[in-house]
Amino acid sequence: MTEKKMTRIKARNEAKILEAAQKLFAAHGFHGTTIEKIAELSDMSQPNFHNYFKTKADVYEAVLNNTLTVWIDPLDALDVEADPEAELRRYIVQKIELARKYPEASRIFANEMLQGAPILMPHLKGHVRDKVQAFAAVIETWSRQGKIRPIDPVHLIFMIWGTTQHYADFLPQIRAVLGVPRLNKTHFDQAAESICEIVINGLKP
Amino acid sequence: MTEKKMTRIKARNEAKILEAAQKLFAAHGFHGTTIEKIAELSDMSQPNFHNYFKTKADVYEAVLNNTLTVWIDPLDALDVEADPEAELRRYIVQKIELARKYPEASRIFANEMLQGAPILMPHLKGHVRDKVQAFAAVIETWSRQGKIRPIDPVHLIFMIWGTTQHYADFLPQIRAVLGVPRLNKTHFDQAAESICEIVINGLKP
DNA sequence: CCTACCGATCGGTAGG
DNA sequence: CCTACCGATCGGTAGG
Repeated sequence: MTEKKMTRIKARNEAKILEAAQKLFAAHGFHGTTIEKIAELSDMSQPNFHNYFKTKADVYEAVLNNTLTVWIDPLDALDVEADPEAELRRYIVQKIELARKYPEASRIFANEMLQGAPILMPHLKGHVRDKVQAFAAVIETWSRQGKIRPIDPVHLIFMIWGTTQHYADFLPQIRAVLGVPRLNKTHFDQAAESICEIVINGLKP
Repeated sequence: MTEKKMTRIKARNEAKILEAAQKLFAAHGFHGTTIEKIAELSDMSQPNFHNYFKTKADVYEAVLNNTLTVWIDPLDALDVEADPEAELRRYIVQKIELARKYPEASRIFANEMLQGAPILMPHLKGHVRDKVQAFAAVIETWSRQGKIRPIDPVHLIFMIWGTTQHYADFLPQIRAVLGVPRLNKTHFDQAAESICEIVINGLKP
């Protein structure tokens, strides 16, 4: 009844919409998702949806921004002072954990890439590029110090990203090939272990 | 006028539709593509489209099948008698070449995966799974012979697929990070070289 | 005069 | 291969 209570309800409903929209956009893409479905999954009428987001594009952009905070931000730069093997292992394990815990975030990101990244392009040229360059600088330092063999650091990060995200984005294929109805933590741990082994061994001087 | 001429026109128009549809499905997905757009890009009226394909789902399925023939079939099994290093290099180079030459096929495949592979699932459980098991058998033989270090062969193939397809499916991100307007053959060759180096080195006993 | 929300329906466009 | 047109459903908004 009070202003505070209404604000609380508003915040709660907005969160429900974002969660529902993330699920639907991840599974069906932007065009395959209807406002009616988002509203339904958020336990509200479709007209009421428009009290929270004016258009479908608005909620998509909001979901995309949410996605970035769970998908890109947790990936700290490598610590140049630390042991390369341990650092790379930490990074790969972290990425596989993200693919396991937040496959929907990964798929929304993948969908946006397949569309040509119309919304995320500025972010890619800015924040993401900076992250890659920080990563590359550490790798190159390790190379100069003779701790790892010389390698193109940018392609190395593409390799780690491509391989780890594969377990979220291509899940149906992985399930079919492994012959399991769903992947459990053990499967992801085995994936991380296999990736770590090849990458870390492959980088040994 | 003759039956043969009509057949020729029909075949040519069908090919034009498939090419146009592949482009549009790759860029916008199934729901983001309209029959009107496909017809327009095929230089024909929208009603005429329906002389060649009854529904949008029909042409999508046809495109998907075309995609498989350029995307999966060229990947021969590894030759167990040959040198592991040379064989793996050949396989990786071949996959990167596919990503470079047929990025649209890769994106259509990726889109289908993101949707949960509703159409391709039987194919994944059959043909694709068989290919992976043939691949895995060769890898395991090499391991037993001490030619490469023991590794989970299925995760190795996911690694190669994930990494190489990344260059087609996440092209906007790769362009942004590299700071180039488009990727030329040299970029793809560098990618292949980096992947080969890490994988082949990572598998050395 | 504000909010949160409903049932009903708007103008346009989709696949067929 | 065209014009004309359908049942339905889309995103977004009206009044109460």
